[in-house]
Parts: sequence; structure tokens; C-alpha cells
Amino acid sequence: MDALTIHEAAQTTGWSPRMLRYVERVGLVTTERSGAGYRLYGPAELQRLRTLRELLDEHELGLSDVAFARRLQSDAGLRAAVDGWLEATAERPEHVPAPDWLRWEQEKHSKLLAVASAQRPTTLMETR
Amino acid sequence: MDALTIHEAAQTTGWSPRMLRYVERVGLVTTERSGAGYRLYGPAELQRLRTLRELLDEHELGLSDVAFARRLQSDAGLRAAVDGWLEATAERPEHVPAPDWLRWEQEKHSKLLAVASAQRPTTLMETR
DNA sequence: CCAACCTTGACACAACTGTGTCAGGGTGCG
DNA sequence: CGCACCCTGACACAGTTGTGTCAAGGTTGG
Repeated sequence: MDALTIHEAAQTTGWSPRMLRYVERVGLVTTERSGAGYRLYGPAELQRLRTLRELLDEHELGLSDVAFARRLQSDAGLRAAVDGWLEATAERPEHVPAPDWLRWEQEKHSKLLAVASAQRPTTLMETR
Repeated sequence: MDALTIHEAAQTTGWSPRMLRYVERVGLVTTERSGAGYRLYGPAELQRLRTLRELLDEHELGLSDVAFARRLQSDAGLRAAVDGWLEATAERPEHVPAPDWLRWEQEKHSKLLAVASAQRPTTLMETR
């Protein structure tokens, strides 16, 4: 009874219906389906969607980043391989003189933020 | 001096010179520079480049994936936030009465956010 | 001195991400 | 029954990633 349809869920979470389907496709928030195949968003999914948005905004991530983190979580071998490689990096920081990549990444993020705020703030109410 | 120039390094690692500069730009393998600014690839860097290629090929990753994993590693707040969100995904507590686990998740996220902002500054730079 | 390197910067391009929108066809309810 | 919603699929488009290539200018070694 307390399950929302995709449009209702969109309005209460700040995502667009289109993005809710996309989020499902990348596997981050999936829902039950009604007999006719309608997505049913319960309180759990709504909460996950809100916290997901918070997570992305707060740390400047993309959905693909979270999807990869999830892959790291579920594939221990992958995690071991990646962590192992990174560990070797950490132990060999003899040259730390030019953190150019850091500035580059920051610039990218600022640009994304600028674009995001420059566009119409109608992500929630989009109509025609 | 047993340091190779970028072309020599490229030949022994399988990367192209172009990609070696790119790998440096995304911050995964950086080198020392000669007085004139030439990149100097020592045995350590060569090994890291070879294992990096192996890592990417064997798990079908991109450089950006590894870069993100590194970010997870160096920013504990980010890691806590992402892991926390993913943890909540793993369990689907349908048997638990809704208000309970919902509030539980909210609490967890507020706490994580608090932790994240508490230890935000300069988590990236001091890699020893 | 000169060829063969190196540097950064730029243009180019395919593949992927993120997002909107539209079309064709099914569903639910007053 | 219709209207408003849902579904999937597809076109569109900007921005990022991963690469190649080429230009203009500095460096090195024979």
C-alpha cells in the first residue's frame, strides 16, 4: 500500500524518473515490481535514493564510482588485487613534489559544480 | 643512473609514451624529473607500470577506477560514507518492522557524515 | 652543430556516463 | 471508456576517459 510509483518517488527523492530507471540499470537501487511490471518504491528504496544523492553530492562522486565501490565489495579477489597495487604505491612516495593531478581533479570538480548550478534548478519539477 | 627516458620506459612496459604521461596526470605513477624536466623511470616505476597494466587487463578496469580506489584509500571519510551506503544495500530487512531499520539507517548516515566532515582537511597530501 | 630525443599544449575521435525527450504499447481507475 | 500513468527502446547531446598525432620549443650527445 505504501509503495510509490516512479513519478511519485521522483518527486520525493529529487531524482527524475529517467534517472531512477538509470540508477536501477547500474544496479544501485532496484525495486520490486507490481504484477504489471510497475516499479514499486517503498520507504527503504526512497531512503536509499535520498542517501545516495547525499553521498554523491557530498563527495563529488558519480554513480559509476559507487558501482565500482560495490564491485570492490563483492569481489574479494578484485579488492585484494587493487589494494595490493595501491599499497605498493603508498610505500614509495619518494617524490611528492608536483601534485598536479590534485589540482586538475579539483578544477574538474569546480567545473562540474559550476555547470550544475548554472543550469535551470528544475530537476524536480520538469514539465512542459 | 639506471633511469630510463619515457620512450625506453614505454618499450619495456607496453604503455605508449602518451599514456605514460596520462598515467602520471591521473596520479597513478609519477616519476622524478631530470634537471631539464625529463621524466626518469627507475626500476620501481617500471614494475608498477607493468603490474598496473596486468591489473587493468585481468579485471577489466580503467585507470579512473584505480584512481577512485586510491581516493577511497586515502580519504577515510569518503570510504566510510561509501561503505556505509553499500552496507545498507546488502541487507534487505523485510522482516524487520519498517520504522526501526529506517531510523537505524538514518542515524548511521548522519554519523558517517559527521565523521567525514570532522576529518576532512588535508587527507590527501601527507602520504609520507 | 645537428639529429634525436624530451617537454607541454592542442586537435581529433571512439566509447562510456549522465540526462532529457519522444514513440509505441500496456495498465488502472473514476 | 478515456485519461493519466507505467514500461521499454531509441535518438540526442554534453562531458569524461583513453589514445593517437602533430606543433613549437628546449636538451643531449656524438
